[in-house]
Amino acid sequence: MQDLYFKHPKFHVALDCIILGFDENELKLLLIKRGFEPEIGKWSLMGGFLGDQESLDQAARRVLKSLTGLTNVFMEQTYTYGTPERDPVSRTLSVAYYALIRTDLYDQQVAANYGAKWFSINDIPALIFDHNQMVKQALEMLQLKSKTKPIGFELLPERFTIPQIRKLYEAIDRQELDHRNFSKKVKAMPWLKKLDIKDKSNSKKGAYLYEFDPIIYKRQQADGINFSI
Amino acid sequence: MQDLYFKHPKFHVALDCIILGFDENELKLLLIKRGFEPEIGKWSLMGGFLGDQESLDQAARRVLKSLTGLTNVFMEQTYTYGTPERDPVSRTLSVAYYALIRTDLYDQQVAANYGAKWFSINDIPALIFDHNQMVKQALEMLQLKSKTKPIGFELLPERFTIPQIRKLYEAIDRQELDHRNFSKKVKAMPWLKKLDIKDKSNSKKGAYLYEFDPIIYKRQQADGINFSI
DNA sequence: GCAAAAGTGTTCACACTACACCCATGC
DNA sequence: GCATGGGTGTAGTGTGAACACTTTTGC
Repeated sequence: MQDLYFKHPKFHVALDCIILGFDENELKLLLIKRGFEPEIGKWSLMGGFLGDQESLDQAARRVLKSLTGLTNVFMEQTYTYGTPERDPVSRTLSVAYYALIRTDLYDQQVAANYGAKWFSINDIPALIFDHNQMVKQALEMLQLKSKTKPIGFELLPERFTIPQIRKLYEAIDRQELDHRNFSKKVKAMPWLKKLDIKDKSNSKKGAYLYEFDPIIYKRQQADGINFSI
Repeated sequence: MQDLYFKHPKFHVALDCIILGFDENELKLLLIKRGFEPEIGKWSLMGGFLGDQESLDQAARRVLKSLTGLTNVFMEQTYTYGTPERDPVSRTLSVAYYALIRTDLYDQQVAANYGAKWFSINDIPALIFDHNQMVKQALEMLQLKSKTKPIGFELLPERFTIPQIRKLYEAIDRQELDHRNFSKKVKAMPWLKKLDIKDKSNSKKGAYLYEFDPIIYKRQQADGINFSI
């Protein structure tokens, strides 16, 4: 009966990571200069091949770690790409994952070795294969998901100000938000803990710092109160 | 440089279809009795292996057609499953797709040959491998997507009544809806064309039949008016 | 004292909710 | 004539949108 399996073709399987960060009030994408043929020298997502003993999630995390040094990062599968002609060398499926990281934490040294560079998502160069489409779909997924889950905070430092959150959501949604209404909405969230410290890096007056409290968030969620922005 | 590819392992790739229909005011799932080892005789999603020259979408449509005879069906990829141990015979990745079909149109003869049977989604048996999880994720995706895109109509016949649409959304969301408020919402949609015919199969008075007009829907969409329910 | 960003308050309109009643028809 | 499902109307309410002013502080 195993014939039923072994008469079927096998395929290479790759993982590609859409690595997103938030800096200078912009969403940024981490790209590398591809180091091997085909398309050597072109910009590309960080990717890697699936190994024999790995799950897809494990492989994606391995790929992310190899470029950024980061573990324990928010990461989610988006979509699997598999048209026969997408990789000209050998037929390869690619499972795309997006990762949300804090730009201040990643390993700049390793990234430099890969020729990695941050690009504003408003200014993404032509990428190899179908990588541009992968980025597009990942950004759409982020837009959707960020409205109902507090994943945006994965892109901010531990402590952040309300204007910072607003700039982040403005970057994700590509639209300006009224700062008074936004502030009201955010302050109504019981899982945001206001600190007594101000951050003066962006203004003379200074803005209060906040922390996301996952404990309270989980408790509220259990009570059926959901995140919504 | 092709070494970089060929030193990496290859994998079997399968497609599994979550085939959903709407009948007797319930969401239904089409399952087959698995005809080969392992787990022969157990209930299973309809699946198949990816062929050498096919895209994932093409393969999924081939699998769907082989069971139901249907083409031109709404179908979307949901998620790719790839833990090493998910298929005990040979490591196999599976790309899941869900399909929304009209239960009156599918080929009952072919389906019968596969030992296929419709199950209420409230009463799904234990399935092989990780198929129960696939169904769960597909239903969550349907719930999300049906709120912002008019994909629900894919499950209804060409002509349908407003009470029918309501029953459908009640089945998708697993909650009752106020029929007066629902009716108002639906009637505000310019892409629903009211016919002068009544359907009396469910009541003595009869309910007016409606049709979904894709032309008007596309035009409205272009104007930035989106589906929302 | 002024520019620049942060913080707070009010009004208004619309959309969603929760309801109750009449209508048509087969039996 | 009555039970059953289909259709419509209305009042209240709460959320989101639009908008203006004061505060703090570095220069």
